[in-house]
Amino acid sequence: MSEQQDRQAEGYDFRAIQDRWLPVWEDLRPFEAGKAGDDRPKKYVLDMFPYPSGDLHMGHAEAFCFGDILARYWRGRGYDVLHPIGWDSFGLPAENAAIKRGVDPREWTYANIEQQKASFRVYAPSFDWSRVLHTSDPEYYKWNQWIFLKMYEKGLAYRKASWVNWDPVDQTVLANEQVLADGTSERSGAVVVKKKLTQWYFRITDYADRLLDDLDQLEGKWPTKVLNMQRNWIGRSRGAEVEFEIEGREQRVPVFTTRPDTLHGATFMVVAPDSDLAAELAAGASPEVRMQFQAYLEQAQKQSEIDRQNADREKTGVFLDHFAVNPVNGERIPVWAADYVLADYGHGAIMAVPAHDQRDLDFALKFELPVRVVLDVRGEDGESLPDPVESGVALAGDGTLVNSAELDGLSKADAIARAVEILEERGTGRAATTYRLRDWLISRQRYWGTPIPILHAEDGSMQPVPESALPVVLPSSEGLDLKPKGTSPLGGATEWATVVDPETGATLTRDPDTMDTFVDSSWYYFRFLSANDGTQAFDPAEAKKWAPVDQYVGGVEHAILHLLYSRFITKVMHDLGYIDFEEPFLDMLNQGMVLLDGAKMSKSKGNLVEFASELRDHGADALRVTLAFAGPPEDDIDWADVSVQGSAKFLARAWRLADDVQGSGSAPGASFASGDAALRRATHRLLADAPGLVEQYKFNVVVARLMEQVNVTRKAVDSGCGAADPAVRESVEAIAVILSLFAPYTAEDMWAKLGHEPTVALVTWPEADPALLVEDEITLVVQVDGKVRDRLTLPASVSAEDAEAAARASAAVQRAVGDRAVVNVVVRVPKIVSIATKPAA
RNA sequence: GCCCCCAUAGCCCAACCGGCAGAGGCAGCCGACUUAAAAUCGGCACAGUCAGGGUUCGAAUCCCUGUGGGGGCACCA
Repeated sequence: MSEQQDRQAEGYDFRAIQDRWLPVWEDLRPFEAGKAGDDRPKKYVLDMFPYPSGDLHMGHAEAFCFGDILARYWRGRGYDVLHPIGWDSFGLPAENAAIKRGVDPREWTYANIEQQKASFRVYAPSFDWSRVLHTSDPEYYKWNQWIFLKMYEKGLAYRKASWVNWDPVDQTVLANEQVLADGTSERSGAVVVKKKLTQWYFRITDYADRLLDDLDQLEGKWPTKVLNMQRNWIGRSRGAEVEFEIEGREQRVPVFTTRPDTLHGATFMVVAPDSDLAAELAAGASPEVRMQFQAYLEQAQKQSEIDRQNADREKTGVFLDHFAVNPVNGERIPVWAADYVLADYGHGAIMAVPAHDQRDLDFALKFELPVRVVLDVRGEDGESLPDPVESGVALAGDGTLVNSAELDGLSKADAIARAVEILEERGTGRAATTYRLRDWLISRQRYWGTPIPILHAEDGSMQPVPESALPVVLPSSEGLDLKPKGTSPLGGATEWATVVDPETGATLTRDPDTMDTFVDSSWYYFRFLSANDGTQAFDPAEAKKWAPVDQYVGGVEHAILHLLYSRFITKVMHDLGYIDFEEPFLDMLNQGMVLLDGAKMSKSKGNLVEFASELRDHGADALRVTLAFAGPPEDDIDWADVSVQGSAKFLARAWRLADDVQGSGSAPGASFASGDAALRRATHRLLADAPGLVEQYKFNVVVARLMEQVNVTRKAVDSGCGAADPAVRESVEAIAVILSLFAPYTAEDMWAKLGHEPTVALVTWPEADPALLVEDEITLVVQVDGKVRDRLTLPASVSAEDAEAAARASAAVQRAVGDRAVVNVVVRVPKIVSIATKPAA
């Protein structure tokens, strides 16, 4: 057998390496956190838990790769790291699969979980498998119900009748957050319609200010994009509430405006057609107006959300035959109903200032209502802008108040402040804030979710299920009609739904709805702390030890939904006294998507890269290195741009170095001090730079640095100091330790070849030696008028004076300066000397 | 309409507080090994940083304007 073949036979074989180490790790269980007596500092690294719809896909591979890099990194830095895994296993896909294929949602769900667990086993993220949870287990959702009861006690869970988003395909209501900007359901893609229903809500709007203001604490720690999205979503808007009298009506009508400065320009009022006020005013109008209003209301409700949101749409409305009185000037203004005013924002009514609001102007021009300019707005040329009636453009800018009595002459900002004062003095208004955010609608008319722990009596009264009776266990799906029909399948489980009150003997009925699955995921990071505790949702002492989550990793698709709900529930837990912090996730990494040929992968488009086949063909390590190396983790990865073969080649190169060291007779534990100085410097630069790079999520750069280190070490082995040199061992050990973040199998095998015991995952990183980071010589660049003219090799300790003298002495520099006069010399040792000149006098 | 992010070799991407545009990879080319190929190894070449203006001794980096791309919010008063 030739040496060549011999080598090949012993070559890098990822399958053999995986098979070698998997059983060893499963035996060692190295990633169980919080063992007794472990007093290392703590880190809680969490990946957003997966939904079990089939096997893992490339998106999972990416997200869990990044989370695992960070978990393994902090272990290497000497931390006790909690890195748990669980499944977000309630939800519609299970139910839809059940309907389509006639299987039990429970069976379908748990079979998928088993498949994902098996894939994770090979992919080998460093999970603590002793804390696994599934939100569809009664042991978990019991605590959803407990949270619901706590919130019910505090008045944070309530029921109301309202116009809700209705998904006609899934036949259930949706939260606002689940309706996309185009008016379709994020789940089914159906066009969402409005329905008036009585539903359960969580009062998240009570927390709007805190949810918004606390985002400031996350600045620089969360992606700006996510902070921005949350701010937009909460949509705080400050202004004033102004009360208008309506002739013939006892109570005054409040409206919200951000522009109380323009009160004198309010020439009509508009109410939302689907508001109670509109119905009341129409009822008191002439039969003719009543009929017009009825027709208008019906037509408005038929509009789809998409049509409604089209801003170019022509304004419509009907006069309600009533007049309001402007509180600042006593003027009578007509009251209209128009669908450009929304019933559920502010008070469902506005004061219309057509001169200074484009929507009001459009309406006024269409229905020939008066327009009064109250703010003199100037253009760039200093001239007053043309009259809105002429131009059709409302004057939205800043200016000086006119036609506004006591406000005349004030600027916009001053007038806003003064107007609020005046309103407050007269008792007809006050400063006010409104939000875009609405309360969180949590009931769903579907089966596969957490039953709402409420009992209904025949007289319509409600009582909570006592805590001692939890969990309210979801009944078997057998015999239930799961098909979407607009009412909850649980209503059909008569035996389950009927309860006899032990005290009164009265017959009670269980609430047939289940909770939005975002309730499940809004607190799961607490449950991991006490996953096996049957007596409480989580142990506050464990929370004190581990929480909040130090590092969260997940997709930006949850930027609003899951993250907002989680922040809300965390604040509620804080207010209930269970925890002493208010933000659940201190740092967050949002990974990009894995694309193929520029498009999102999907089976229907036929551009699918299968996780399972990639894992089989290339192994976990090559896959993980490819994902980490593809670019910044936040960016999308196009699978067409990357090379898994290239990653495998790199891993084989790294592995062969360990093989060479093993073959050289080098033994572990010896001093590195006598090793090759140049290689040692390279190794220590890597050790010095890698932590900062990982902490800045520059995983691609760390992999590049590892490649570089492998390259220089290869050179040292082949044409330098040779494999037996201590510096080579030092370098390869450093490579193995850092590589273990990205390629745990290969690194473990290298570690063993270097003569160490498993596992490299628990090895504390070697410290960089500062003495090896200083160079003796530096290259000083000399610029003349911004152009590089010479490079000088000088001692690293060179003084500014000596550097300048050397620069001036350079022949190349003197040539560049010529007979021009030197006007400025900037010296920045040890980097650069910059000489500025001007023509000789 | 309002707000946010991005733009560097053919491609994916580096470049610290403003200081030599290149770390790494893919693809390409040349060479070694091989009967040959693959694998492996060695080497080479490639842009002046989207455009225009400004600040500065010095700009990929800071500021302004524009173009292109991506994202969030939107008849929200």
